[in-house]
Amino acid sequence: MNGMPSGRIALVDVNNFYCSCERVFRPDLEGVPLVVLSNNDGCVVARSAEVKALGVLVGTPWFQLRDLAQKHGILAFSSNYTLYGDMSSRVMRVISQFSPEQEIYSIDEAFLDFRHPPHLPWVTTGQAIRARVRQWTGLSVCVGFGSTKTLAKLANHVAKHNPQWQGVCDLGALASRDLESLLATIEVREVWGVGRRLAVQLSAAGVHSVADLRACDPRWIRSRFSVVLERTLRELQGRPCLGLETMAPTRKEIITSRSFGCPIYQLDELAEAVREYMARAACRLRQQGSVAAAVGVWIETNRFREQDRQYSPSATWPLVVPTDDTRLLTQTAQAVLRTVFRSGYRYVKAGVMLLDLRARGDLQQGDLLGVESAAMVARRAALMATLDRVNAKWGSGTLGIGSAGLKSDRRWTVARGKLSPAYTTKWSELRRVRA
DNA sequence: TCTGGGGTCCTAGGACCC
DNA sequence: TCTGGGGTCCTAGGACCC
Repeated sequence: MNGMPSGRIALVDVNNFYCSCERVFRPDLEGVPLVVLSNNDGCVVARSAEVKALGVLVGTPWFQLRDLAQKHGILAFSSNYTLYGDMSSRVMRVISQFSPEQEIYSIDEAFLDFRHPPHLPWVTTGQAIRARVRQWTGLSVCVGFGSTKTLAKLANHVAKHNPQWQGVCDLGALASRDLESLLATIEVREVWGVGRRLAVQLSAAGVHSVADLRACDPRWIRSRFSVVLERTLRELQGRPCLGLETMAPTRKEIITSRSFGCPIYQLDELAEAVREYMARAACRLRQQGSVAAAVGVWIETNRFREQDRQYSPSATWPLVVPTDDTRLLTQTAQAVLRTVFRSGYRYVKAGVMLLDLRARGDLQQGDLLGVESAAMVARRAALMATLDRVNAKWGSGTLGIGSAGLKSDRRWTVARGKLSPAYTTKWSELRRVRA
């Protein structure tokens, strides 16, 4: 053993999550090369193993893959976030049965904390997690064990890329010599927290493998790079620096942005998009019980079109009284939009930001000034609650502010031409087993 | 023709204050 | 001619994550 403590952190991660979700309900697609595309069917955001083997990178524009797709029969799906979100919560529920201490880290990953050693080897626990998730959701996961989150991530990487581990790796079970030689085979870029830029800089300093990094002096890393990388290094060395965050954190900012289905030239259409995005952002703001003290808006032209005049302004305005009222937030956003809009440009994207968020109950300056009576506050809250209930039940956008989306044909909304059914969340779209 | 969306944290530098 | 020192707050930008 290499001196790691006997407790473990596990990182459970679904293999090819989006593609696998599509396959669960389309078993005929097993073995067929698949990709899932971003909004507007723009870029590849997920690839099946077959497509990874063809060397297709995440972020590749779909239109650049047409020939390759034709040649290899690659099938593309639009992002079906309703389906992925529902499958995600199923997976999270299943794995939470193995440890009460769970941090849901992303849509397809969670850390589990195992404080006490099990009576079985950790890999046995890992195999049990794999088997149950597979049986109950149809998805396959890999499990990595380590004494820190960074090591658990690394163990998961090892399990994922080396079939001999059968989907589960416990770095803590390795003799230190074996661990050392394993880490020497992994590029430093694979470490959680080492991105492309840092990898280049580390490489220039002679640090190429994970073993190289692990052998560095934390003080040198701190002075040469940053305290962030120092923490990563210490975690690699088995000293925990990152705690498990079992509660979903309240967001410090909320952003909603979308590329348009087609270019927009007019202010009123941009305003329509901004209203719709703000409706979504404000709903998420209320969900986490916050109010915003500032509103930001930006619009963008297509930076890839060199023949176009480029203009991508943004602006942020403070609010005198922080609020979660869609009406006030929307009014502000529209006013901000008017200050940055210039005609004569080909806009392809817009976004809104809610900034300087704080808890709804906190004492606010406006309260001191007595701007709103208690009755007004209550009425406002009731109205917003109704808005959220209606939109939750009948679909977001059912009830909106002012003329949100009613004026035009909304031709700018995202294109999702390759969308699969909402298999798990809509009665009318359930998979039919027999005709 | 067609190129995603949503976050976090840290650092450096300027403004400002005493 | 010579032009301090230290602290805080804010913002922009860079890096990272999925």
